[in-house]
Amino acid sequence: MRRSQYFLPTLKENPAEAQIVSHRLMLRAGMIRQESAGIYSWLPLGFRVLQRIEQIVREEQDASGALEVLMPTIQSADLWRKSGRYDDYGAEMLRIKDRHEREMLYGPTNEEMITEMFRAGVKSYRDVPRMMYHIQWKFRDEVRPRFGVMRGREFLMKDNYSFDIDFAGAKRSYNKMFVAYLRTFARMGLKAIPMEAESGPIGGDMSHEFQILAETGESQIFCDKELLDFDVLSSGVDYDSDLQPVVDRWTSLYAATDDKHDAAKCPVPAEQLVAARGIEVGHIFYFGTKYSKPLDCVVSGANGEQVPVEMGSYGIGVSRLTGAIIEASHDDAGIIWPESVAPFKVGLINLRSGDAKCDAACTDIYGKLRKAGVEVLYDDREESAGGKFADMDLIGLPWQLIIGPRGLAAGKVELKERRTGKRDELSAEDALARLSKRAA
RNA sequence: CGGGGUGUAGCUCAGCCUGGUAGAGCACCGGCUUUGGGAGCCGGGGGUCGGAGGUUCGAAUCCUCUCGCCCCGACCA
Repeated sequence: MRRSQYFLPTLKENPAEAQIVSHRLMLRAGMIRQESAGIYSWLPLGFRVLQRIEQIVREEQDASGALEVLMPTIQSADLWRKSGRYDDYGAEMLRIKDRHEREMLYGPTNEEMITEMFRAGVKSYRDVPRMMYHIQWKFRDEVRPRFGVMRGREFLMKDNYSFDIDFAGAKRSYNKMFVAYLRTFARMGLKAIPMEAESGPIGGDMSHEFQILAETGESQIFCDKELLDFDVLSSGVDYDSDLQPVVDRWTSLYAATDDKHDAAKCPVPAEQLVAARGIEVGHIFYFGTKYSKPLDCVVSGANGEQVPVEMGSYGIGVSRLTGAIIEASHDDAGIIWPESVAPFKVGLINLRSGDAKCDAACTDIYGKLRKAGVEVLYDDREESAGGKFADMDLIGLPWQLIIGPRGLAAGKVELKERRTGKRDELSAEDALARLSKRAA
């Protein structure tokens, strides 16, 4: 993509309304535009990142055996009356009426709908286990939206729902999501720590929230230092195998948010304890028959008896992750995208657009990079060098390929790694080879 | 939902207290000179001062109502 043909309205100054770093950087980098409180448009650069994140989430859900569906954003009030949540949910639910005065709502979540969907399509214990998920926009009319896409009213969420015949099955489904979540966040370059969360009347250890570490996180968290060294990506996962040992390993070590943490009772010695800030990016629940009973979602058991299915739900804040990744990965100059979610892999900077040699060299390598399947944003504008550098640092592409008259005279281009700031002068061919080699 | 703040050009903000018909920097357009970390000079375009009422000869400025947005707290992917 040529920058001169792109829509990338970057800002030099910080917008007044943005207080936290990810919000400021998303606005400055031309990723989003606020339309109302807690409601955003995604501009081309931001949308690319959102889609990258969504795709990683999707791939890991699919790998776990979950089936992707798509449910509507608008739901009928009747459905929610059956579960009793229409009255319980309160003002956070956006209620609307259609032209026939039928009561509708913009879905804040989909337990009711998917339970109905599942009920209508299955009859027997042979039809379970199943997991179905979708990635869809939700609306929760928060009293106080803030922090940009981290806490919006409209947000993109992956919500998965599991259906099992008994608790043992539900636990297996829960474990699959537990592991899938660890892998999902790790692929985005995030260190996610599962933490025991309030699980309501069910009790036990069947609700975990996944907190990623970021200095500017909303909640204070504490965990055993050893957790930070766990690597969930290096070994493949067989989702048909017993995942309990993996879950046990992660849950055996101490991890708690500040409302659960008690320094006096903490089992981890001070030198082994990490105190950090966290952002909740995922939450998994087991809730048994809470919805299957009122919605009559039953299957025939092996002996012909009617059994309400055991369910769980598993959410990932996809749009929130965009902000969360920035919170976890930025510096004073701007965003530092992990390569897995970067909107482009390479930013090609022509230091002197209009100069015949520079233009020719840039056009040449731009074409070759694209041919090699490397996603590149080519800044071909007639801007000052400083402006291009600053803009490229701001939008945070992992690699900057810098071509100017000084280097070209020596037959060299410059390759800069955004994360480290490390620069290498090398030939255009070598730069091309290095960037192509890393392409996925 | 309690508490606080704010709304003037695309962005950051001044002007308001003490009413006299709207400004700066950046951005944008044209020209010339520049060009390795947000260039310089010259010229130019752009604002119903959030909205509605009111007071006044006259309102961005004073009064009333209203809407939007932001921050702190209690809740959430």
